[in-house]
Amino acid sequence: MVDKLQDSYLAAHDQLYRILRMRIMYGEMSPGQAITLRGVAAEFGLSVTPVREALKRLAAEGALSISVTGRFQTPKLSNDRIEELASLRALIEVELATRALPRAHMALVERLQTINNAISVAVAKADAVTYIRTNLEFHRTLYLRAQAPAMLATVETVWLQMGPTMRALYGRLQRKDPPVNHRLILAALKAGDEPGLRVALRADVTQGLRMLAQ
Amino acid sequence: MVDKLQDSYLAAHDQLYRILRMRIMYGEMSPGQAITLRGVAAEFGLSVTPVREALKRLAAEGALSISVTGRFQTPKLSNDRIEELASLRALIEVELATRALPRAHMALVERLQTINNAISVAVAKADAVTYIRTNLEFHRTLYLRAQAPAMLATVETVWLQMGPTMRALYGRLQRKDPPVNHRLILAALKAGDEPGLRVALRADVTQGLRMLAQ
DNA sequence: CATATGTGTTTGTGATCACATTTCTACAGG
DNA sequence: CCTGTAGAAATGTGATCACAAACACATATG
Repeated sequence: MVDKLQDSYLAAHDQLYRILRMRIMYGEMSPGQAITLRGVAAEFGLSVTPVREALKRLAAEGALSISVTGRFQTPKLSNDRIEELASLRALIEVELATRALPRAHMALVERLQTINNAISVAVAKADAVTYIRTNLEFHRTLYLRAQAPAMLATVETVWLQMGPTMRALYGRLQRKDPPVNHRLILAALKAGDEPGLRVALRADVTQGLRMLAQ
Repeated sequence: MVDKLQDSYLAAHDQLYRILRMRIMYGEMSPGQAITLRGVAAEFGLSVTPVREALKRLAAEGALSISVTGRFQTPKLSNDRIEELASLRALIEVELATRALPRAHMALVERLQTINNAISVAVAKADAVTYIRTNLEFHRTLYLRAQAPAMLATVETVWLQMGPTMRALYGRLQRKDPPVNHRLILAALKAGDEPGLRVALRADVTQGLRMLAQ
């Protein structure tokens, strides 16, 4: 037990929430993994009170599921649920990208290209966690330009719910190529091509989920 | 202090969450209204522990906002935020209605008509809370047919965030007529007219928010 | 009249405890 | 080898307490 929390101005439960949220969203946990109050409390040197708050908050956002007896675990998503979440991503992210397009200047495109290179590196190294994290960073960087915090927050909770499943998925499909759709997105942004942007984004969000329905 | 909670199989914090959630979603609280742990605890005859859980859960869903010093209050939405949430409603609810359309048989349409009559009664009586509740019941009844629980849950959190503002809005616009768009929705459902359904639904969700931008 | 100042009260936070229930683990019987 | 069962361990829940920070309001000061 090491104190992994800084004694900053943030409350302990809040720091803990952020740490666990990243673990889940970026695929550092597998689906169905159990989490206990006293286990987390021991790991971070806390009592159960702030841990309970952090876990309940994550559960409220769908990042954790609670069994009928109150136990916490990362969600195991059904195929139907995955299809639904992918549709939600497509709906909201297409809208976010559309709103970002008029404000997407060259500096933004360059930053996206830099992130995209990092994604390629992660793919080459078969580093699932880094891949998921940088991929989401690509999307978030674009959507921040949309100036639509509520939409961004909503889509982030969708990412959160898919985190553990994304990890499991990545291991199954073993992708070798850097994301082709990201290049299409960048091209559409440069050209100011809204229809092209929407198509490319929808494809990027939906791909990878097909091999699941098998 | 009366014990408003049944000693059922549900945990106290869970019952409390549901009660407060309904209060907020159905416009029984005004925007900016303060809520305290000990206040709610006293009202329901509980200690602060389960109250904290319920309030934090509501805050995680956007039903309450937390000040920098940790105080709870119902959210006061900016015009930009309202526009965003209305767009989210339109995006997701159009999709839900589209998915429900193939499964919408006569029995469902009749139930929707019954609910619609209740809405008219609430409008005639100028009963804001009943109007909001039955109006959302109309939408929820339709969307349940879509068999898309994740999408429904997402749009319900949007409703939740708009609850207090809806109440304030209703008082400002003083509507006299029963919802015309609901009739268009019902007609499109009967005719199996998907484009018409999408247009009517988008109009229903977006109307009322226009008088806000003034 | 406006603006600090001070003080008592209120508020959220985290730790600790008791309790009921669930889950795990041997061990027995078939 | 499988199954059921008794005891032990682990788990979430809610109450209570101490504490520091924030707040409200009356009073003093310019």
